[in-house]
Amino acid sequence: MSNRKEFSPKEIAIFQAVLELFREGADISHLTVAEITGKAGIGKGTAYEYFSDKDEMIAKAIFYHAEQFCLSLYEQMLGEKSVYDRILLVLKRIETEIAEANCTFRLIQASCNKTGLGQKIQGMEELKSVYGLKPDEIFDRIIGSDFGTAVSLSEYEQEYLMLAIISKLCGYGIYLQKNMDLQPAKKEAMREMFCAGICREIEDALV
Amino acid sequence: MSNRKEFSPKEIAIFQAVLELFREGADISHLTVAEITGKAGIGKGTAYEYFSDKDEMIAKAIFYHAEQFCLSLYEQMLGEKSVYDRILLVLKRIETEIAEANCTFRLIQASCNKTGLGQKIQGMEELKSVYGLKPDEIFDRIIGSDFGTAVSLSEYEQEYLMLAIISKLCGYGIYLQKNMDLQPAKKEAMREMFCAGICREIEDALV
Amino acid sequence: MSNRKEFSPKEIAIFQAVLELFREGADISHLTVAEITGKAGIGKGTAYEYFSDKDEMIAKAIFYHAEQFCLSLYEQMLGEKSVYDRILLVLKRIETEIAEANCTFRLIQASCNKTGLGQKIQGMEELKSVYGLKPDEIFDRIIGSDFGTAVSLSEYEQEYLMLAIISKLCGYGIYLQKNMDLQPAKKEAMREMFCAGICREIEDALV
Amino acid sequence: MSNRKEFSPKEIAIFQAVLELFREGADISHLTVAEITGKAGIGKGTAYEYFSDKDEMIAKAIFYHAEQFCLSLYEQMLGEKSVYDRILLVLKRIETEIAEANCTFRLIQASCNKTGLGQKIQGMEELKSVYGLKPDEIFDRIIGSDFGTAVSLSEYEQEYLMLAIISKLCGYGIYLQKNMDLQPAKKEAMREMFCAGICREIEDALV
DNA sequence: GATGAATGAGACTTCATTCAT
DNA sequence: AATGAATGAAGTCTCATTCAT
Repeated sequence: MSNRKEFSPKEIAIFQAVLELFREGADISHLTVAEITGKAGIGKGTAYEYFSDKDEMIAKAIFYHAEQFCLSLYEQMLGEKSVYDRILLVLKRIETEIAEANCTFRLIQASCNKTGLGQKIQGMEELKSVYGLKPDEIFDRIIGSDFGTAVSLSEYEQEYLMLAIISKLCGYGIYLQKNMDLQPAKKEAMREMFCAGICREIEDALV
Repeated sequence: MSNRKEFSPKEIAIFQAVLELFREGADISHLTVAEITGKAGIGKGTAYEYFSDKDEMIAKAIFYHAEQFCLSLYEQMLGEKSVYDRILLVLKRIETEIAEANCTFRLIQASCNKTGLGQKIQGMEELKSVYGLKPDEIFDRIIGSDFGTAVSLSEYEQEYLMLAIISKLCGYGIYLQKNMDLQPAKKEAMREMFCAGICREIEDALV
Repeated sequence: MSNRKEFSPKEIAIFQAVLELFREGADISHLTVAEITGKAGIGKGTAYEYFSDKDEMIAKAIFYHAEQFCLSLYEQMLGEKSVYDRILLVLKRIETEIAEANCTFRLIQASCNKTGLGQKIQGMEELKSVYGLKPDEIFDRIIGSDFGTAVSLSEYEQEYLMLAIISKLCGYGIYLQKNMDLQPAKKEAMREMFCAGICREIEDALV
Repeated sequence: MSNRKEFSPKEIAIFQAVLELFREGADISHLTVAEITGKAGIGKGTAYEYFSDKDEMIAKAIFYHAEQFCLSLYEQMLGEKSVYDRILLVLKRIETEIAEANCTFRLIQASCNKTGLGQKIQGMEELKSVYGLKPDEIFDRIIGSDFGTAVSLSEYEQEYLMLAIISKLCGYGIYLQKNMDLQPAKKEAMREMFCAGICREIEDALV
């Protein structure tokens, strides 16, 4: 984490502008440079001093946000003891994340394309390591630290478990996405069922 | 299913052109009318005789393909007796689907946007019913017919079960998407783990 | 009038369609062939059997209407004795004309352009003679028959008188055009002032 | 007149390009953005930095020219003492105006349409006031200042007088328009007859 | 003779990117 | 270093006209 890249104020202004536009409901493939720099309060030309491309602005903004999200999630998680509570926390954070900028979801979306942006994101492996921690390492640390080494899972089994957990997390995310105006009671019920489901997933794997 | 909408040859040419472009890796928000009509072998203006705008071309093409996918999946499924084999079939079909146009995934993506296209798709409820069967009805028929009425699940439990299954299916899809050049052996192992996982999901729900 | 061109039913259908569209408020430079033939109830291709051009359809339609207008005005005028009453009649007919299709005004407008349509109209001198009577001959016959030969006006004076009268008629037309929702009382007052003005014009010329 | 809107060089380049195209005989509803910006010597996109759409370019160009025309006419008029001489001046200016871009006439034409452009012009009341003087105020100042208050005309009579004068001015304009290659002698004769006619109009009203 | 499906030239407009200041 | 005016390629959509049926 020591080799973490520091961003200049202008870069961060761009990142926050992109996020703010997401929060306002902008669609990722319709963001314009003018909107971004306008919101960031800097000149259009200036942005090109720091980024080679519009796609780079967006891609880095998404990563920046994802990193912030993960780091703060990790810290928060230290307060939770049981796996159940940790997962519940993750689900709650997903809720606010979805309700706000929904950046993670956009990241998944965008990274599945062969668009300029998609390629940019996929080609950002360097970036990930620049962050000091790859997202899945963070994830591993959070969820996996309890059992990762405790039980001997084959490589395949480990990979499957990770996928199964991520699937459920994403499933909950998509569900929220599609049901923005969910009643609190129902949301809570669903959250608990998903949480229990993920725990069962882990238990099944460890037996 | 008798009131199924018939499409004219030009419409189908457009649908297939869109699909073909997807297969070639085009991104949904970067398709151009010129590309589509060029690939379809018709004039640009002709497309506008059949569709009101570009978004409609793409949205209907995706639905058309999804319908074809579901119908053929349903037919194929009749040959499989056990739930396990049915799910295995679905997973295999997802594999070819992903390897080809990956239309279903794009549908999910696009429908989560606030883009013109996203709204177009979301406003297509009528279309779904025109197809005789809504996608989730098809799904229900395939997976759910065995237990849907047999055991009494609460509304929430039913909904969760559906989401859990879809999550795993999507999870497998995304995994494939991200690992296009997977070795057959590993793919098969993963497929079986996902299949077992889904079955366990069902069993857990029914206990 | 014996060499008057007869139009086929299809041609007349086109003429009436154009007029109907004008009545509905269509703008001359935004009429489409599809609209015209649709309203006329004939095929798009059929129209091109009778007219070489869209512009020809519109130009001939306007002339056709103008001719009808003038002929019927001429007939109606036979019932009026005094010059004053005749001019009053013309003004009243202008009122309904403006309220309806406003064809004459469009004719003036269009013929002042160098558009395809404008040139078409300007190049239609042959057409005018086909009609048996040029518009200004009709006009002459209506207004001028009383004094045209009675008093000796120089060529210039005759031309000026004609222009002065037409100017006032057009002036009244434009006034109505710009004040579509005029109160009847005011309209009547204006009509009478214009009528008196035109009569004074004639008197002045004859003194 | 001190709060007069200043236009940037690019805006003026557009205005002059539109005018130049009019001079070359272009039709108002067939001007293209490419033509305008080409003639103006600027990029197509640049025009959209200053105007929201094509109609605005044309509408403002016409107003700009009309304003220039009126202001310079007003100044010139200060040198003429009698009403007769003033009107003669107006007629002469109309001659050059017609011979050149014929902008005023196009303004009248365009503003009578229900086209986008027509509505744009009709919705430009604010613009007119920005100019410091509305066209009819200028007109009033020029022609009317002599008698406007001197004699008591009813509202209707005032309105009619204004219309009668404008009709004759327009009548002269249309006459010139239709007879572009008039011999100087005849033009002069006509001009004087029109001038006398307008003066008579005024005298008649004041009796 | 009648038709209307098919066409493609061409219109408007957007917006990522550059570069002179 | 910062800017934003200028640009033009590229995209969507319209519509007059043709031609096979």
